Amino acid sequence: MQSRTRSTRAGRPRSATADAAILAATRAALVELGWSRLTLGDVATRAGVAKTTLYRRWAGKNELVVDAVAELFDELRLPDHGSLTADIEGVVLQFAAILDRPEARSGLMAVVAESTRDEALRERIRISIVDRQKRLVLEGRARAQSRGELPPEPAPEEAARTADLIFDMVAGAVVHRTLISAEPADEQWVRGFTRILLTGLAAHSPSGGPSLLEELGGI
Amino acid sequence: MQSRTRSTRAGRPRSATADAAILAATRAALVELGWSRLTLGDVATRAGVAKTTLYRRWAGKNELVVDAVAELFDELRLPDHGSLTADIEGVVLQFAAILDRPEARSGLMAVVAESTRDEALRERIRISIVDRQKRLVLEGRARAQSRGELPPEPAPEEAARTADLIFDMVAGAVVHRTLISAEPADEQWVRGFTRILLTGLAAHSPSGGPSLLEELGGI
DNA sequence: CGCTTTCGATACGACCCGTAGCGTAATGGC
DNA sequence: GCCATTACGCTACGGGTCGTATCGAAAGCG
Repeated sequence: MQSRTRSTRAGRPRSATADAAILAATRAALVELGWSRLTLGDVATRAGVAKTTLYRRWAGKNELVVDAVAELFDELRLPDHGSLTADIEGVVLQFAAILDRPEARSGLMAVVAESTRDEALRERIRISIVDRQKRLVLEGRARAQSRGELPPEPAPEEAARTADLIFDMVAGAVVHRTLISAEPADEQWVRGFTRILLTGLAAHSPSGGPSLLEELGGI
Repeated sequence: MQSRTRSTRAGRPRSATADAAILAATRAALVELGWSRLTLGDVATRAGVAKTTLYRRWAGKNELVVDAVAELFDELRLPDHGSLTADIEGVVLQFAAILDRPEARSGLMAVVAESTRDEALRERIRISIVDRQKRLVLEGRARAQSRGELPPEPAPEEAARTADLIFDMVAGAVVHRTLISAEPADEQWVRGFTRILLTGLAAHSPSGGPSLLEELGGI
């Protein structure tokens, strides 16, 4: 058995500062060079470590960049601004701020592209990046339900589906806006997005007039 | 002046079939190898063309893959199913079907990642891929307005902003669902998405009960 | 038949990859 | 303090891809 705690086995321990230096160097290289021109040899030089050290800890470029980018999402928090609308706007603006950084822009999409042909990499992305964001949706909904802003969950299975759906709508819209449309997700955009997400497209009338919502009741 | 039509200048014309063969070979290589392992030398061999020919027509891997992937979106059409709900569901399912193909999955995200550091590439993607999709939003809204399902446009500037917003919400949600969440955008998902997009999150009550929408009137 | 441009083929230096080997440094067990 | 064990820095290496240059042959135009 591995009764003796595995982390304290014999031998020289791995340098904790090296990990941080490598990940920081990876982000710096992403900013200057982008994904395709980034080389592991260059990252090792920037971090002040040998190339072999890098290969001992990460299987390759993909895994390294995932970990380097994942740290950017650590600061993501769900604020409590008193209303569902304000909470959504707050977290979306935080997410947009992260995606505004060049190391996130080029790194995130690149590893997602690679993950389409690599199941293990997809898992890694899901655990270290996606799931952290998804938890915010669950927290936000629970908070809104306790405020009475959202109806209580009908069935547990249906609730899970809806949470996934909302997550894809929120994160997808921000990612698409900033990376594909390549325009800023500023406050004006976020307000419009939150409005449509909450009240729907059919009800969207800036002058506040009555909508034609009733025609869409039964689908 | 270049009065004589530029396409018929003297000399041997470029093989039209070579273009098609190269783009098809690029898609085949994307399916088998993905983005990172795809090499231009391999594409040239598959297409039965010299490597130099490939470099004469495309500046590099990025531009080649953009053109190869763009052809996949040519089949995208806005169906007329009689209602806004059905039209959205139809076009979203088409979009999801394209993103289900492996050559689109790995190719599209990869060029988007590269485009974050290349303004010219971003323009190329916008013209040959994004704008074609965005036109469907404008068509769909105009059709829905003529049916009376959506209120008429308030101001031209506001209308353009809303169209861009809806586009990012629709395309972003599908892309995020299929590529990042890595789950299929099937009919059930599309129905739920369209429902929330049209009627809003606050009104989303499967049993049809009244929503708490009125609390969200003024933001 | 000339002129022009493209095509196929080959060759080339440059760069990066991922790994192996080796001597050294740092820790835990005894 | 000594030893086994593991991590580290450094160097070197074969293999692969890149992007370009060069050259003769091929295909249209007038």
